[in-house]
Amino acid sequence: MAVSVRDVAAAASVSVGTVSNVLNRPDKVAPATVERVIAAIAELGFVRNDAARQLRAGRSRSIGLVVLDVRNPFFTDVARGAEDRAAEDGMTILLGNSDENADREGSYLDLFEEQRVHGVLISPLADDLPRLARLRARGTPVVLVDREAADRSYSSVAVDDVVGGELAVRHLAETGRRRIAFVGGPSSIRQVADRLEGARRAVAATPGMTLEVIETDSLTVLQGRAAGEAIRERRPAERPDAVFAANDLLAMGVLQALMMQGSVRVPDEVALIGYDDIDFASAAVVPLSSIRQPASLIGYTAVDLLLKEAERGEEFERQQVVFQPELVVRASTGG
Amino acid sequence: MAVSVRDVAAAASVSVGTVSNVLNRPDKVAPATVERVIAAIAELGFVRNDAARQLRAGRSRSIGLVVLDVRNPFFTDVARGAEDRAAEDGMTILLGNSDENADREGSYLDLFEEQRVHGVLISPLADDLPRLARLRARGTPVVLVDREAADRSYSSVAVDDVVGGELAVRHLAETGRRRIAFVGGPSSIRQVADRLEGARRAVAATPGMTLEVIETDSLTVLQGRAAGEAIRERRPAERPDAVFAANDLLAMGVLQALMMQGSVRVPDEVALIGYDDIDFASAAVVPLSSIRQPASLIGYTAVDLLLKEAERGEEFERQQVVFQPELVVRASTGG
DNA sequence: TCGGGTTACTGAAACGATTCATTCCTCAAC
DNA sequence: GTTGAGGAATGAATCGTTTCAGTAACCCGA
Repeated sequence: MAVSVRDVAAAASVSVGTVSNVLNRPDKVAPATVERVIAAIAELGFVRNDAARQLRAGRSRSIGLVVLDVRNPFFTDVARGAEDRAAEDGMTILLGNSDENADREGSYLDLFEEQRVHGVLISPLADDLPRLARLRARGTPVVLVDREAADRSYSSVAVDDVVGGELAVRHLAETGRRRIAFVGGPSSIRQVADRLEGARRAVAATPGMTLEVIETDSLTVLQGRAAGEAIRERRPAERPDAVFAANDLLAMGVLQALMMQGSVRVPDEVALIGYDDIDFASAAVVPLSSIRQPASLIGYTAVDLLLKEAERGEEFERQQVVFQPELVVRASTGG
Repeated sequence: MAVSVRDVAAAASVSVGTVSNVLNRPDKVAPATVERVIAAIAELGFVRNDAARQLRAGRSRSIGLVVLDVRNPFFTDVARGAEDRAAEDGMTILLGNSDENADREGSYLDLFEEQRVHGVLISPLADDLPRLARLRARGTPVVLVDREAADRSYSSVAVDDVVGGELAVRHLAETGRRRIAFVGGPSSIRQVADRLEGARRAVAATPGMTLEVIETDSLTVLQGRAAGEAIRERRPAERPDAVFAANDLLAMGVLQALMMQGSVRVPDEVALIGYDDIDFASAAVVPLSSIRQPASLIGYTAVDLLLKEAERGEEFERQQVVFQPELVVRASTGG
């Protein structure tokens, strides 16, 4: 049933070593022999068994990537960038979705460890991660994605979320808004905390500006809708005059809730700005202002660092790459 | 460096066979021994090497899934359903994105074949797929996703796209529209062809109704925008009075283009309906009418069939599951 | 005391590709 | 004719887990 190198070797009247050489170093084999082996492979329908290769090699040719939410286009863009870079070196991306859940995150890391992946890219939930340390101890490079490494012990590729938060709220200030609501959570997610911190700084820099925090359980459209409904239910005088949502998914939800029955006009009564600038943002009921991040470049760069670290090992100087976010103004803030 | 069962066995003063039994059939081992082995595992930080397991087992515990577009929320929902069902049996989903490109599709299938995956779930581009046949010949079950198997040789889980297309256009007819434009392509994608076929039937059933086809290169927001711009550029009298887009991504693009500079009002001048009912549809500039499909159920069911076929082998009667689509009316068709 | 059954554990063989020390040839140079 | 260099091919050993035939120890009833 299963065709192995041995069968191919027999069919081509060569040794298994030669078959392996044809597969991996064809230039070391005489052209006529290469041809004969290739013919045998085609005839028998031989396909390499990756498990056997990996076992011998000691590690796989896959890179594990754990994201917070696959349904967030930002992360699929990151994944795409990662895949592109990985493909350049004949590698594959294994995509895991933690759904902002520590257990799921953990089980993906366990899985990746059993698979002896070439390296791990992770957008981690929390800070302390013994599992990451264990991976590293095993010699598996770990690169943090969309998050700057707290200590310098990991390479990381991130966007400055504090600056992004500041950019968003300063823009709201410049367009005359003063009573800001920040919608986002849980604050244990670093991106959320940083964006809020940036918002706080911008608020502090603007006399008379106030900031209210509406905490959510996760960064989804549904949670955004709930937050938006809470705002809509308030008496007009008690509503904020601008909402800064921790990501575009939340912002879309907020927008849906505010617009429902046309009760609250955006941006007239409440301005709204999101974060990530996903494709759908510009197609929203009211096109959404947002903070743009170079998503696929983040993924690309992360794999790049990972492969360098994998190659050079311990001597590789870990790097913290930080990209700068960019304000995109659209109708939802009166652009 | 690498800790193996042999090291664990030595540390716990048992044989490798016993360690394996502790790992796989703990009830066959005396409790005291189990404890000793577990302690050794913890102390040494042993983690199973999946490649070795797979090699021995002959196949992996992963299921390959190839989708047309990861950025389409419909497919991420399918993937999520698949993942849930796979997890119930301790299996993993490997997600591949063909991007509607035959080469990419092929290289994922090759990859999955080298990995000796447990089975393959695929939303295929075209009809003839020698690679699928080869996988099947190897005994790897293949289940078609979001596509009914032409012959009965594959199991499949699909939604009746002809009915869906009919539903969409009949709804347009009932709301008084007559000059329909179908936006979608390439027609080599079965879903596109079927939805168009359904549209044709509804048109044929309605006196005085006409159908125009605006072919696109792919099913993306960008392509939709291009189609929408083409419509916007026409003299009002030559515009269709309704657009049926082959999926929501296209529809969002069309919508963006029509609304640009407020040139064409939706639904007053042109009604618009999409397909898939992705989360973002309800949050669009004008909330989008659409045809809903049970995405995550599709994924769940597909893995279910796949596992059954993997277990029972040849004697398993292949099944073609077909779900029925559902019309969701929103503002873009005057709902 | 002996056979028969059960339970607990052992350790060699197997999975399939890759590696590398070794052998075999051929040809050129002296 | 001998030597040496280098290209081509060989095949046993290896990676780490699981499986399974077999051993050992023990209990029970006759």
